[in-house]
Amino acid sequence: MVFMTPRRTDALSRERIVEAAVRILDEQGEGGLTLRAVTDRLATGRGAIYHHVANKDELLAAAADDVVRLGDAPIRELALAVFDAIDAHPWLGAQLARDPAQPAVLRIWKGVGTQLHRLGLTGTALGDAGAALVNYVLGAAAARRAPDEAARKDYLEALAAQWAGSDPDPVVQEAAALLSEHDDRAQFLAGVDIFLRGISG
Amino acid sequence: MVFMTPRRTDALSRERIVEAAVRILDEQGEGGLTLRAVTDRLATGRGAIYHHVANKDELLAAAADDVVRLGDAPIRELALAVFDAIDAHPWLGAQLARDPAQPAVLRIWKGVGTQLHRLGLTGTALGDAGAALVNYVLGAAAARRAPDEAARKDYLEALAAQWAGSDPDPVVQEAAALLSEHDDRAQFLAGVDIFLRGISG
DNA sequence: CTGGGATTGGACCGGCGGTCCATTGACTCC
DNA sequence: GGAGTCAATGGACCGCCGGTCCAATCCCAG
Repeated sequence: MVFMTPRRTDALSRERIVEAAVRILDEQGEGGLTLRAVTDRLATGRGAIYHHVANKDELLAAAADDVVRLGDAPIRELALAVFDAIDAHPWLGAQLARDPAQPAVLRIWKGVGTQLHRLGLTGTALGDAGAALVNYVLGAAAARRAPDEAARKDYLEALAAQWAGSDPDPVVQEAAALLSEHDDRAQFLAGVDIFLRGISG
Repeated sequence: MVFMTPRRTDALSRERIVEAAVRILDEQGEGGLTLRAVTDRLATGRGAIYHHVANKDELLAAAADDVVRLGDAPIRELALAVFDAIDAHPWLGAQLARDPAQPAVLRIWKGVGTQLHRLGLTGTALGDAGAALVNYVLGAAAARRAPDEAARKDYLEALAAQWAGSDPDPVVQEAAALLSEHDDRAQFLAGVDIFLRGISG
């Protein structure tokens, strides 16, 4: 090479790379995150990235970890915090479901376990209840990944139609109709309450 | 081309393509399923595939649908059927979590809704309870995607260590220790029972 | 027998994640 | 202050992927 670009003054760092990744994910969704997009945004080459991040999977995990912020609020608030994080970053649901061993999921586990322990659970009961709640939250997270509002509505309508078509019972019909107009957040919280009743009963 | 291979006697069909995809997934996991692998196994070219299947996503959804078989057993057995299907086809968990609108998930929804309705639930209560259970089952499904036994053990040990390290309380320590030695299937069923208690209570 | 529509399959394309390595600039040591 | 060292840089390159295209071929209706 005849002429090399002089070393940048704004040094690359894992932090800046993760920050750029989060911005790209927020703006363009999961599909928009390519290492080329990241390096373009940081105005650098691809090789440089790999001195700070092992690979794309690790970058995704780091982005999710960067975005999941949990205090030590009680269990319902904890669950809602996860829900709201996914609401703010739609790509997060898919990412949390992708790998159960990533740091962000580990932090959710720890928070849930701690809160359940404060509720008096121990031993196997604590393990079972923790797994149930974490799995519920992550399942709900994954389900919320609807790309856009129209697609989500299509999905719910298809579901309602199939369900309704299978049983002429007016009660089933009513339930199917309700599907299209429910509030995700309220329904999520209702699920948490079902769970809480289940462990206290 | 001077000489074209004569038309195959064993005609290509969507069924045969899906069957090949399931076999490849079972043998080599998610990463092993490429359209090239499918066409190689079927001894055909790639273009032919697209006369029967729209794209890879649809093929994956069809494979999942092919493998999820649910009778109309009561709710606990229904949940266990999903669990066992994932046990038999480890790639299934990830696939079910990938797209909430795919046929396989629709069928799970329908089964859960039907059974809950038989338990006497209607209206919003039915919707909330159904969503809670389906989300739990799919969350548990996604979490079971551990590639091999060793990796899964590493994960559980890391989780136990983090959790234990955060609180010297002997009860927490005990719960952390339990993590490494629990039975997935029993724990899954315990989670179902928690939700069922919460629903009926 | 023949024409035309459906099927086949291989060449091709753009883009991806990841690797490699010559070049560079910033520190260290004297 | 000068020289040597070494991590950081970034662009060329690789193999592979999903998907498209279309000439060649077969099957069937008339």
